[in-house]
Amino acid sequence: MTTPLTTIFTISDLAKEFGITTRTLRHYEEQGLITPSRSGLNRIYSPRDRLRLKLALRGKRLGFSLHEIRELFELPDLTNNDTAQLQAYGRKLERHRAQLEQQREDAAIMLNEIEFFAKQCQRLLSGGESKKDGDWPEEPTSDIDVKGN
Amino acid sequence: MTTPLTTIFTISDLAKEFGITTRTLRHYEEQGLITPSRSGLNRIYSPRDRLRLKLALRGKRLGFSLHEIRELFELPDLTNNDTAQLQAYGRKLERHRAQLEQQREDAAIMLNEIEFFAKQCQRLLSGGESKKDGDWPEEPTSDIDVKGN
DNA sequence: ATTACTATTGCCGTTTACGTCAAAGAAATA
DNA sequence: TATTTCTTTGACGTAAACGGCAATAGTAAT
Repeated sequence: MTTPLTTIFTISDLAKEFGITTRTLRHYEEQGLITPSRSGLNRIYSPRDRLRLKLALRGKRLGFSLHEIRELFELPDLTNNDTAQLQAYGRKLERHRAQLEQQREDAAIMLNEIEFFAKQCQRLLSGGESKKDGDWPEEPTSDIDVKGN
Repeated sequence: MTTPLTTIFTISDLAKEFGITTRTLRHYEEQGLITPSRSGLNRIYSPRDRLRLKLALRGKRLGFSLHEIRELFELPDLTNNDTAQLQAYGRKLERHRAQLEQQREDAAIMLNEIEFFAKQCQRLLSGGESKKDGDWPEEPTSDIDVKGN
C-alpha cells in the first residue's frame, strides 16, 4: 500500500469534514487564515491548509477572533534575527497563555456548577416526585462570598 | 464589628469593579441577565445582582452568548413539577457540559502549542544568536497526523 | 452537445454585543 | 444658588463573522 504523495481537498470536502460552509472557508481566506492554491479558479487545499483550518477552528471554539488566530499563525521571521519582533511575539504568546489558563479555571468552575444542577435534575426526575419539596439554591451560588469574594 | 445588612452597589461601582462600562450593564439588563431594583430612576444593584454579573462575565469569557447565559439563569420552576421542562433543562445542561469539556481539551492542546513556541522564543532570545540556525517547525504541527488525524 | 453540478466573485443583509453621542433629569458640592 | 457630576432613556453606529443571493464560469455525466 502506498501513501499518496499529494493529498488534496476541495472546498466542499473541507466544509463537509468540519461541518462548516464554503462561505466560511472563503471568509477565512479573505482574512488571511488559509491560502489555498488554485487549479484555474478553483481552490485546492493541501493537508497543510487543512491543518490550519483545524487549528483555526480550535481557536474559534476557545473564543479567539480570526484576527488573533491569524497573528498566531504569523510566526516571526527567524532568518533576519530581529530581537524586537521575537520579543513582541513572545509577549503575545504570554498574553494568550494567561487567557487560556484563565479559561481553564473558568471552565472548571462552571463545570462544577453545571454538574451540580444536572444532578439535581436527575434526582428530581428519577427519584419520584421530590424529597422534601427539593428546591434549587436560589442561584448558582457555588462561589458566593465563600471567601468574601 | 457589624456586617452590613444591605450592601448595595451603583452602576458605576460594578462597572469599575469588573472593568466594564455602564453601557454594558444596561445592555445586560435589556437582555434580561440582571434586574436591579430602582431608587427613583437610578439602578440599585444587590449582592445577588453582582453575583449574576460575575457569573455572566465568566460565561462570556468562556464564549457563551448573552442569550445562553440568560437561559442558564432561568432555573426551571419546581413548584409545579413539570417533568418535560425539567428534562429540557437537563438536556441543555448536558450540551453545555459537553461544550465545556471540549473547551478544556482544546485549551490544554493549545496551551501545549503556545508553551512550545514560547520556549523557542526564550531560547532564541537568551541563548545568544541561534544554535544551528534554529527554525520553527513550519507550523504549529503538534498534532499533525500523529494519529492519522 | 446538453443537462446538471459545483465553484467563483461580488455584494448586500444579519446577528451579537456593545460604543457613542444627545438631551434631560437628579444629586452632590462649591 | 450655580455648577459640576452622575445617571437615565433613547437612538444611531459599528466591528466581527458569517448568511444568502445573483450572475457567471468551469467540469462532469449522459
